[in-house]
Amino acid sequence: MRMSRLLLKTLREAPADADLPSHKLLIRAGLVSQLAAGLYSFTPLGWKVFRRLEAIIREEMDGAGAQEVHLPALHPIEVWEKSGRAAAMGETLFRLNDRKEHGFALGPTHEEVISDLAGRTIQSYRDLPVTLYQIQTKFRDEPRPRGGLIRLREFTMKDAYSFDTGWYTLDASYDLAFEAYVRIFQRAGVPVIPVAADSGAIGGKDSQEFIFLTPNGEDEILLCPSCGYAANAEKADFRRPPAVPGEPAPMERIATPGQKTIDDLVANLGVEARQTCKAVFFRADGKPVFVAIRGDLDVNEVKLKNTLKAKDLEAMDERMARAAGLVAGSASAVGLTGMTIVADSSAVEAVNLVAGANEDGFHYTNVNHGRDWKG
RNA sequence: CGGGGUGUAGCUCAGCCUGGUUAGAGCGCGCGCUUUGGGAGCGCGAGGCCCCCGGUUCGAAUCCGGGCACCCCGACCA
Repeated sequence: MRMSRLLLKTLREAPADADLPSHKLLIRAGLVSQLAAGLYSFTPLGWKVFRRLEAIIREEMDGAGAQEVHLPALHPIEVWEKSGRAAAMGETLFRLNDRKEHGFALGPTHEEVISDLAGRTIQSYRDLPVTLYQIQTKFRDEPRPRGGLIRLREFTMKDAYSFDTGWYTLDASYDLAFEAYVRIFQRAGVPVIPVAADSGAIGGKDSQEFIFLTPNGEDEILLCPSCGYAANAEKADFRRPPAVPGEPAPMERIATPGQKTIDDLVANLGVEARQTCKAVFFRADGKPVFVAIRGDLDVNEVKLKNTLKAKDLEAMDERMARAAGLVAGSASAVGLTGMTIVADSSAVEAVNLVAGANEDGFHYTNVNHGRDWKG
């Protein structure tokens, strides 16, 4: 192709809509063009780049013994209802009806469909193991598309699915895939760090993510330079900073007018944040949950969700909190009934914490887990 | 869904507060000339439902109300 014939329009200035460096460059280089939120067209040059990336992925997947398939993007809604993920996906699932008013969905991922295919074609253990993959368009009605190509409503995903005879062979398939991914990123020139991750809605034993470090990312990871431990913050277990040591003292009720946050308590009572007990309220599958954690730490919602084995977890709204008798700003597990109480190990191990008295303007000092509250 | 911001030429923006003749600039685009050993210069030109609907007014890009779209933060992100 002659450059003179190439349809390519570069821009000196990035559109005001572009914020991230990657987004600005993609647009200015003329590789992509936005149609609507989360929907992008690829120009001839952009598409060339896209296809070269696909080629790398195909070569490495094929090299690892995986077989490519092509699956429908349009799914009868039944397969999603049968798996229970129609409800789980909620509004993220793009739904539509055909002319006979039959329900369909645009596939956000393809576990349901590949399971159908595998169930029909794999008839004996002699057919195993087999790894299938696809590079196809997926659709998700994202709550907030953003960052250029970072989070889209229509996007291309490479998805691979292995079918094995047991845990041992599954691990072998997993390792093959892992190595293929490492090579793909190497060849693409993208420096990534594999980290342990939460397996999310798919479930399962192990999960890893390949993280590309950037100031504009969506996740946080923890790395240990000496032992090599690497994990997504959603997954990572870590040692809490030490608590202030001491012997349990008698609990006392004190007036703390207008003091509603950990910072307020620190400023007015002369204690450290790690000597307070933070109260956070959630709604897990519709039921109220109270979480107690040391004041200098924050609740990790993914871990909480996994601990509760909850399908759905969200912050409790004010109305529900009031109805449950919680006093925002002065809440604690002391004397609290009527809901699940979850205690982070930090709050269990710490001694003589400052916690809410469940009455506006009052707190308790010297609160101790086990003696004064449970959870 | 909550908070914030923006919507005027293909792109970046000015004009709007203090309503009033043909709505502007730079870049890009077209044509012509010139130049041609360095992302060129000069001239001419095309291009705008001023996001949409309604209201106020003799008169609205400009004021008021409603809506839509897009971006950012959060929620969420299977």
